[in-house]
Amino acid sequence: MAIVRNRLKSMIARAAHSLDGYQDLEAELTIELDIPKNSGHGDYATNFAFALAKRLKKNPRQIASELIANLADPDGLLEKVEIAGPGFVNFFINSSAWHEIIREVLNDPQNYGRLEAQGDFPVQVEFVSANPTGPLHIGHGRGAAIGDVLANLLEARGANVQREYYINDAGNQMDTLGRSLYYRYRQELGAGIEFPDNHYRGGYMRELAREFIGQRGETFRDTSLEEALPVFTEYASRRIFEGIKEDLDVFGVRFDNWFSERQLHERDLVRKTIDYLRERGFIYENEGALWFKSTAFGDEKDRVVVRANGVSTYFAADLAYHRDKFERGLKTVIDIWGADHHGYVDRILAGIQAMGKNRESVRVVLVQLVNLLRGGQPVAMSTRGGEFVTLREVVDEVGKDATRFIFLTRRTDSPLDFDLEVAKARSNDNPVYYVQYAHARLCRIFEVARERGFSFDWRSASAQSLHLLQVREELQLMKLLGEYPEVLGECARSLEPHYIPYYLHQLVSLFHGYYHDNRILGDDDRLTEARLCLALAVKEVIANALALLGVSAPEKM
RNA sequence: GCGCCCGUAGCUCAGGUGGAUAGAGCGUCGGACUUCGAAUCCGCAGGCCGCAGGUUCGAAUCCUGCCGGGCGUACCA
Repeated sequence: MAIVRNRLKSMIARAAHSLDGYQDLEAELTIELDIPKNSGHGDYATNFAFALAKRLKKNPRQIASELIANLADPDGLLEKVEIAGPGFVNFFINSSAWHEIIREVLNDPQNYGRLEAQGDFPVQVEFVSANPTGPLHIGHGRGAAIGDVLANLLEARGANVQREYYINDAGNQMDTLGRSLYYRYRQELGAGIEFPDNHYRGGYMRELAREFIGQRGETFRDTSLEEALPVFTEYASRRIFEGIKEDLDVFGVRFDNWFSERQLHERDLVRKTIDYLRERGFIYENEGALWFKSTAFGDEKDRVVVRANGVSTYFAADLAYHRDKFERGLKTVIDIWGADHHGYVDRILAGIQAMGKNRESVRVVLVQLVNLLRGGQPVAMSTRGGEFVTLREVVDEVGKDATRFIFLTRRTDSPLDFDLEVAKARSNDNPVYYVQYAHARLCRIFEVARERGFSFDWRSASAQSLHLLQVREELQLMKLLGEYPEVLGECARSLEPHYIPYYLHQLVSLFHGYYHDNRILGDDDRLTEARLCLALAVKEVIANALALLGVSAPEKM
């Protein structure tokens, strides 16, 4: 990619090669190019001389000056190079170099910043995976947004991504769910019975009971719990799961695969996985239970996989599940979990290592919890407790775009206060509208240009007029457009999407200021052409980034 | 008790492997529309980066110890 930053980086690398002793260090040192806050320090700066100085036992300034002396710049990329402070090297780029970024963007706008698909490199992102015992809440929504965007991002960076939802449709919680519906059903039919503790008492269970009566009538009025339970369990889990799918759909989240925990048991994979681990020497018996020796891989204690009563644990199923993922040929598995599961990370990593996989083949992203507020007051959140705000209600009230954008503007491991009144009432000042407004504004410019009969084709226009872009904000915009691939790369490396919203804000802010001070459609046709090229590139990158975030890019608003 | 995460402007949050004068939004206050969209722009104010040590040319960032908050510490899922 002919991006200024990369060209500069390889220039420095070549220069470094002729330094004494660099050959031994090349593998362990990477050249970092920083964009200085102070423009007096150049377009790019590097602290590379410091890193070398430590290893070569020489003065950083000395190394910096040798580095500069070795720089070869046949294309005239650099206008000026300086040594500053104790050994920074500051690079000033020739303004003509920025123009090629526009062509780079416009040549293939949808794919700008993306990488070619890397052939056979299947990666799975598993996310949400909420139990089908109640509607999705706001915390699931955060995980959904992050998982969805990480999947988009990895795909954009060349991975072959599969999105999967793991359905915990087994275990005694399913019985609890069925009983909850059964009791609500009886109550709705007038039976004066108590609703037991530790069951799902949310309003949705009452609705489900009424719906069930509408479908099946009073058939089960006098049926015993034991006899009726399978019907009620099946009905409740199916209907709740359908609701979850619908809520995700409304939130713009799609999955390639829905993986049922129950099928693990039906295919006998849980038992087979335990046998497999036993053959490898990681299973032992103690006090009537079967244990997995997770301490062999750094977990703080061993974990039970089959209880003394003969029933396997949730963890055992999860081991089987992860084994199955690799059986399916996945190279890397990314699990997105709520931060309240962090105690679980070590044991699952121990599990996959016991299966002969390396630790890096599973990456766990912990998403911190969401504190839902309304006007500064906490809103209670508990599935069994009953009253809580669902994801669907939040999306209906705040809007999909704003909800996603708020989730995606924080680091995943940072707790998030989500205030409904703030997200909604100040909607005009919401950062997502700031970005969308810029996009709509840009669309309008092209509409006006058409109305005025101004014909514009970026390919011919760019060749003859881009050199006219010399205003400071224009140079800054082009430079920032050039950073976009870097931003995507950082997101994909760190599995942190929040750099994208921050980048968008920066880009859009620069554009709004530029727009305010300069006319894009002016008297000089050549200059107008040039500015339209720039405007088009900005618009395309905004749309490109919003698409990755799953946020719409409206033409009008 | 032990383990993990977090303490940055009044509020909500950014600050890749240590880098130059710590940033943004909101909020406060004051300015800018006969022009391509004012859902915008410009400016002012706001900080012992939880506290105390340490490592070094250099620390919000790394190490140690405190203080304060969240979560986890099941033969639950």
